[in-house]
Amino acid sequence: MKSVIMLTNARLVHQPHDHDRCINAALTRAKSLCQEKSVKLTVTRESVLTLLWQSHRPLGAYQIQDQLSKLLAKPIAPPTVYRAIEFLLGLSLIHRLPSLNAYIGCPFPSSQHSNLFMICNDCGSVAEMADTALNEVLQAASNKANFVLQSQSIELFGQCPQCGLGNNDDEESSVG
Amino acid sequence: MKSVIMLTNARLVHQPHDHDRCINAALTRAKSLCQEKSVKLTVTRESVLTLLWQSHRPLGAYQIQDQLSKLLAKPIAPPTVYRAIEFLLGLSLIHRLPSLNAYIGCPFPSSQHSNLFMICNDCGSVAEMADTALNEVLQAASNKANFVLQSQSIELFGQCPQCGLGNNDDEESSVG
DNA sequence: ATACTTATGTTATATTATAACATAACGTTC
DNA sequence: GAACGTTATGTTATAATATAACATAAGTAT
Repeated sequence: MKSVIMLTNARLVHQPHDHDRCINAALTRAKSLCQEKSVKLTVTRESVLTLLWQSHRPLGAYQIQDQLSKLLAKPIAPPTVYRAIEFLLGLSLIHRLPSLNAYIGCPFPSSQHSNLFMICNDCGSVAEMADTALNEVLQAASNKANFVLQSQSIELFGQCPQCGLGNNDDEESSVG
Repeated sequence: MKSVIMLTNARLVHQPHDHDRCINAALTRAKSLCQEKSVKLTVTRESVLTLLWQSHRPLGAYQIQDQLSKLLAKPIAPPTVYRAIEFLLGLSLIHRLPSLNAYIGCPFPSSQHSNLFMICNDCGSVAEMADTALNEVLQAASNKANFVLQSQSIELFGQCPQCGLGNNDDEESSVG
């Protein structure tokens, strides 16, 4: 029996918490990573990262555009947004959720991990989880098919614990 | 130890085979499913399904539009394509690959299964696999997070066996 | 035939993403 | 500190994906 390591922000995402700590921690990580890699976390890039950490819900590129324009108090065009996204994706500071065409801050960018996301169909919150057992199963499946696994996208859809409480019908459960 | 059932078309996809049999089998399944459900597999819908089975590579909506226009010898507008896609998705006769914005025929629509796709970064071929071990791991991960799992999208990217042969650099390996 | 339902045609437009080129900001070298 | 190279951003236009809204046609039942 191999040891199973499961790394997740699920509990944090799915219940009320001091969210400023999430944002600050993310920014601190980003700054040190950029220093380490000798790349620049410019105002634009840092702003986008901050926006993506304002909640545990993903944002689309044009939502980012709106909010960034307000934050920087000047009009921002799509390419600027996509460039910042590209930069942050490259450092694994954020992730893209393909089925939502949306982006979200990554809670543990420094760890090599498979990206499993649990997306709440009710409130839209997204938790991330890294699970060695999952990796092993995916590797085994790939091996069986003689497929050389290089990367992956794993999205789970359902109901988060907060929205499941007492079977309530509240579609607006606030998270993050 | 639970029994592991793995259902896949990986071998078929990744090597030369009599592809007409794939297409015919898919059409036969589709027809009987539609009869069973008392819905109509119209010419448009059947044509889209056939196109999606012409190869084991996914097609985008506008690729379908092009090919459908030629096949039916009349101009086809996007809504027609998307309606057919919606219909076929509803019956699980095809799948959407979110990271590619593309669609592909499903090799085993009658079985309840999780959709794991192995997408070749070199030749673009896509194999599907249903794996009970994977389902169990995903269910366990969801349980741990108190997440009620409802559906999922699992995409693996890498190199298919055909493209891996002898480390060749052939990006155009023909499949299907 | 009539009304009812389902499918498709048609036009317009929303949403997501990128190409191409211009300008600005920054750092290095002489 | 001026000239240069590099990186980041601004700007304009457009590509690619998807849907809304309404009109017409085709099939079905009474």
